[in-house]
Amino acid sequence: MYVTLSNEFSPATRLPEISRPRRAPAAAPQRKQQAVGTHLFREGDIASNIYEITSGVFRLTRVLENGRRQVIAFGLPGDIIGFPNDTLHHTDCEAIAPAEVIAYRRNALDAFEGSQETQQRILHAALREISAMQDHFMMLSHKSAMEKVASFLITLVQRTGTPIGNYTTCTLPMSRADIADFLGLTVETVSRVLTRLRKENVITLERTKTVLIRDMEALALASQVGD
Amino acid sequence: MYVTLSNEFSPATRLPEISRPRRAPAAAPQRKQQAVGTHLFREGDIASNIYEITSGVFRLTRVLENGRRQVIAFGLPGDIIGFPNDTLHHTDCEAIAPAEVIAYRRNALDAFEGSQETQQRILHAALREISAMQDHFMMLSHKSAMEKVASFLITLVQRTGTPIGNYTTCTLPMSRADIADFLGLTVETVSRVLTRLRKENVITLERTKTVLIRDMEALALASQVGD
DNA sequence: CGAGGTATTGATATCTTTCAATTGGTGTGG
DNA sequence: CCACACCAATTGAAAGATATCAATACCTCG
Repeated sequence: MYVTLSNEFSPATRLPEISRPRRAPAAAPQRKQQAVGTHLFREGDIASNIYEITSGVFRLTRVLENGRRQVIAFGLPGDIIGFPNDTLHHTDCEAIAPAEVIAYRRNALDAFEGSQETQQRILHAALREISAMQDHFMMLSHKSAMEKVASFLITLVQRTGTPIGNYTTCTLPMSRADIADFLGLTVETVSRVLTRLRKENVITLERTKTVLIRDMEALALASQVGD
Repeated sequence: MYVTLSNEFSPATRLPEISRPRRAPAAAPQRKQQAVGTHLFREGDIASNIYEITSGVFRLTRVLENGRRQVIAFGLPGDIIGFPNDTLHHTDCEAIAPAEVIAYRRNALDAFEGSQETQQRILHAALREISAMQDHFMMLSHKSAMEKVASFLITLVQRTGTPIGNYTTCTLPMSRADIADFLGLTVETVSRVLTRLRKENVITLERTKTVLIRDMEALALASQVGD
């Protein structure tokens, strides 16, 4: 799924290129613009749609009993989001960069509704999602702060980075708090790790939201679990 | 999914009772016994089947580059395991208690093969799995060692426990190392937490593999994320 | 009964969090 | 256009939690 931070494994929940619709599905999917700060759906909403992100970035969150928030994932172009648990969405989903999605009717999931093809697409996206999340598990449980942040940067750069000369640059549309919540760290720790990477000339930070990878090799090394 | 350790949310990937097969699917599913210590499948195997566990316990693991092992999940009766990423299995799967499964042909997933009904069942199991894994995320990232172990015990007891008088008992078919790997802790920490729970008269341990819950309320309390 | 793996317990080290202060960036109104 | 205010990010010092290293106790199986 989305930003899963496992360079070593499968490349997140993206639709297989091959299975692009070759004919229009029964109920035509709907395009939808989504402004920054607005919710595509909220936890508990009736899941009437499933969405494929065509551009922008979404943040999927959940709120714990005690009010603390967990960032479940970041949705990037190509991802499918909004898998319902039953009939309800189980996360909040907010655009953190101007986004566009394609909405598929939820009951495309139900037998005899929606094309077999759409159903296939979604099923396979779900299976990829599961695989990706399993990768993320390993991340969360067995990696140090440095390894987590480095992995996060790598994944983000791989999926949204743009090359500049020999280097690659990439925007961090999310706040430090978002990153921290996603990785299971605190803001301070994330900040400290970024500072360290900066001081070691692995990355450069411009205006806190833009990162330039100066030494991808070192970053990759830092993301590896050191025994 | 399997043992997801989120009492506060959805109850893991089990098939919805309602959607039990009402008629035999095209290709009849196969029953299969699985002895302790034997593998149902291994990472990298071609995923020819998907399995529904009818009894026993499985351990799903993955191996990291450095040789360390991550326990992705424990499969309990009612769970569906073996979701393929593409055509390959992405975890090892070993029985840790004498088990029995129903095997469904993998290509039941592909359009026009297998009954629509089986496909539905699997799709919905996959969706539940995703939801359950998201719960597990929160576990791994925002809970302390005590909270993790307590949550783990609760889930296990809820799914496999047997009442004895006012108390409930339950077997831990997995080793401390398995539990530690699953929760992202070390064996020592798991052991220390169990000892503490024992000293506080919340649980009793008999022969290290059997746990008796003496104070479920206290255990539930210990599993809650304390601000 | 003995051997070998598994679990527990203890002491110490390491990492991350927490608390607190400072700096930096952004937007608004004078 | 600058100044202020507010929120986000960084930095520092100390506390807390878990990991690591090491030793001992406990099962289980030949």
